[in-house]
Amino acid sequence: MESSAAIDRLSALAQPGRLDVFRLLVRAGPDGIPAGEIAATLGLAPNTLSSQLAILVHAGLLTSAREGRVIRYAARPEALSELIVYLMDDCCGGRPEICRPVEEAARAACCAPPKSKTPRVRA
Amino acid sequence: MESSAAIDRLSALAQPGRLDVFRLLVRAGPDGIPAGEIAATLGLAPNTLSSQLAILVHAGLLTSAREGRVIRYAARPEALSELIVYLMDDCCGGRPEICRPVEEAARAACCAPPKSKTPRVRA
DNA sequence: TCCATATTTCGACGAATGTCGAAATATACA
DNA sequence: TGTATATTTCGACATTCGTCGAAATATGGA
Repeated sequence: MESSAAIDRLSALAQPGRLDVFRLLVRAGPDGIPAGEIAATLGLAPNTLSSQLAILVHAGLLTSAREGRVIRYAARPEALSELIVYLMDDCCGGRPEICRPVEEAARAACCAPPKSKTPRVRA
Repeated sequence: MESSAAIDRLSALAQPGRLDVFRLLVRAGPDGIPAGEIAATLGLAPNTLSSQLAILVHAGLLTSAREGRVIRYAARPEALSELIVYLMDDCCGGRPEICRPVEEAARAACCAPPKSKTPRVRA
């Protein structure tokens, strides 16, 4: 991954609205959510959300797919993998104990049972 | 981890100079590097670097320790762990195969042998 | 074709951000 | 105490960023 791509990804996430959108879509899974529903859920104006979605897509964090009148957006988990690899590049040089916590965190977060109160969206 | 803390961390990293600083310190390991040496290595003005370092420390990404006239900065790996957990919160809800790649990436990056040409800094 | 719905694009405005020169602070040492 | 080195703080400047209203585009259906 290139430096400028990493910057694009980080700054895309470094904004409250976009971070909320991304996390919502991470929880929603591969099916994603239509733009309008995202806007309603997060209380964002449709045009504002549209710019934010464009930024997230351009950064490679989301995918979009048209379904009739609706456009569904979904998170792209590999975008996070790539970012982590970039940030931890050459991190421990023979001293794995230094960055082991990061690996542990990824494993723990990945397979933790859902904490949300509402049941998962049906496919 | 709180939303505002995540934003602070992401926007701290979402700037070329600061991202370079953080990655340099990740590679340097727990001993860290003095501010002046960071500035020289990355070709940044001392006062500019100083503001950037302050932002990274305030975001919890770096620690600083004075040693005589010098101040050594070091990366804080747990900052990344916490960020990953926050981003992947409730990510796979029963479908671990979805975010497994992220876990794999963390493991691969963590214990990969150093790729840099120059040998690791001696302790 | 005409209309309603979903989403995006455009243009402008205020707020936040990064960089720089100059000055201030902190430490070491003679 | 005085001086040199390391780092930070201050103030100003141009640039970038997020949001909003209004208008445009795309799709589906009558």
